[in-house]
Amino acid sequence: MPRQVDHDERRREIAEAVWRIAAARGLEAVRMREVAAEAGVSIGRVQHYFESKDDLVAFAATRLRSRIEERIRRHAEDVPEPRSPLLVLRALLTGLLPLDADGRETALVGLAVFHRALSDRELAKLYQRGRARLVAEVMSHLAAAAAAGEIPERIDPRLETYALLAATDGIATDLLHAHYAPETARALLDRQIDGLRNAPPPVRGAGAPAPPGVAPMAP
Amino acid sequence: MPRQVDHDERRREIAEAVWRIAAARGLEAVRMREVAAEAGVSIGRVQHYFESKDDLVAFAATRLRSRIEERIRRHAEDVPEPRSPLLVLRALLTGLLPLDADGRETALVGLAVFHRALSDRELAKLYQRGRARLVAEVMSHLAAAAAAGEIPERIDPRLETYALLAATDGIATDLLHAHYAPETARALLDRQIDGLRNAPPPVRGAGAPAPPGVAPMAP
DNA sequence: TTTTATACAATATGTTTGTATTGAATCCGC
DNA sequence: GCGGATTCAATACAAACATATTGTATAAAA
Repeated sequence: MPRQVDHDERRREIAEAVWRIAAARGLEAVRMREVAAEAGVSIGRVQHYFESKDDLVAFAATRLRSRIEERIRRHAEDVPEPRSPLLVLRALLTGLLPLDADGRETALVGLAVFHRALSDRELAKLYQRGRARLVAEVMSHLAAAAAAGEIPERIDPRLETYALLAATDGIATDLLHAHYAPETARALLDRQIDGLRNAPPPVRGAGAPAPPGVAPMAP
Repeated sequence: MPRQVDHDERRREIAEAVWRIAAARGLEAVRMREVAAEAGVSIGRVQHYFESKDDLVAFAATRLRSRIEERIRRHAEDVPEPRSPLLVLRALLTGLLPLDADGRETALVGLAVFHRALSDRELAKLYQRGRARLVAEVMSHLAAAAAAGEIPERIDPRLETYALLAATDGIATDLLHAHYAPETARALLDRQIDGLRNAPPPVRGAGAPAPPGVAPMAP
């Protein structure tokens, strides 16, 4: 057997460098040379652990979901007792906002991946899957909140989930550009969640499932 | 005098090609050669009308604002009488959504420009200016709606503006990825606007002006 | 000890890129 | 019809890039 090296660990180290570059200057700025330099290794090493640049970027992108879900979990756990479904939901959504350095990096890489997914079918599939899980989780919290009487029972869970996620996404976007302060972001999120108490009943046809996909960018 | 050629018109033609490529495959896919091919002209011509690629991309990006504002104007004019401030506001926000081919192209280029602005100071300034105008316009409609009694008078106009724009942005983003149907998007927007009727009073400190910019990506 | 697969580093290769250069065609005032 | 500026096509070129190739060190296995 060869020299004892933790293969996965090495790959993760290099992927970290990709993250740092992607967060700082976008996925397009990811160069093999720079990744090597950022990771403090030779370009030969990077090549050894990744067949191609695409392979490297794909691996780094794959880690996005686990990173996001870890952030969500961490935030949810920090909710003090008694934990109402709505409070947990708020923590979850807050976890998606770039309010700290790690969150900012995650959001920046997320944006880059999202953007690239518009013209990369493989990445798009990955992205859709992550999004579906997020939608499902938010919806379940919403249902729990409705059951607990925190919000009206006769809401449209899917529509409200979309509304919450859209708002969170928009706020995150604004934070990346520093359009306003973190406190404003929190206030906006609270305002949105508060709006659930006056949520209207389901609208026929509005909460319909995803349509037969409009082709995003050209292939 | 030289050959009679409408200089600006030529530049605009070439910029159109940039738009088409950027919408289809992102700003990063914009190559001098491809722009020339897409516009059906020689590389030499592209070079003649634009000093550099940066110059070309910057010019194309500059047209974003006018294009967005034109869309907004068009949508606002289509509102049937009697035009209440809230109806006009809804039309304005709807105009920002990628609900038709032109809107989709605008949104895609907008996203590309926005993304690049995160690491391009010049572009960032341009983007900020456009955003400021948008915020001002939405806020004025909100004030008008409050004055007309369509929504509570004691709302926080700036915060509500941010909420509306964030929601619109998030919905637009979801539409680009075809996460749901256009009707759902409209329902979401209506839901958001409806929420204004139950808007809370201003929160101390929340609607504060933009902070001393957190540095976006590294320079 | 010899073998063999791994783990790299160093360098070569060929493509893609923006841009510089060169020169020809066009049109206007004269 | 001549001169000179404008327009723009063709091509050349250097830099940047991903990747292929080659060589060497290491350490477990035989």
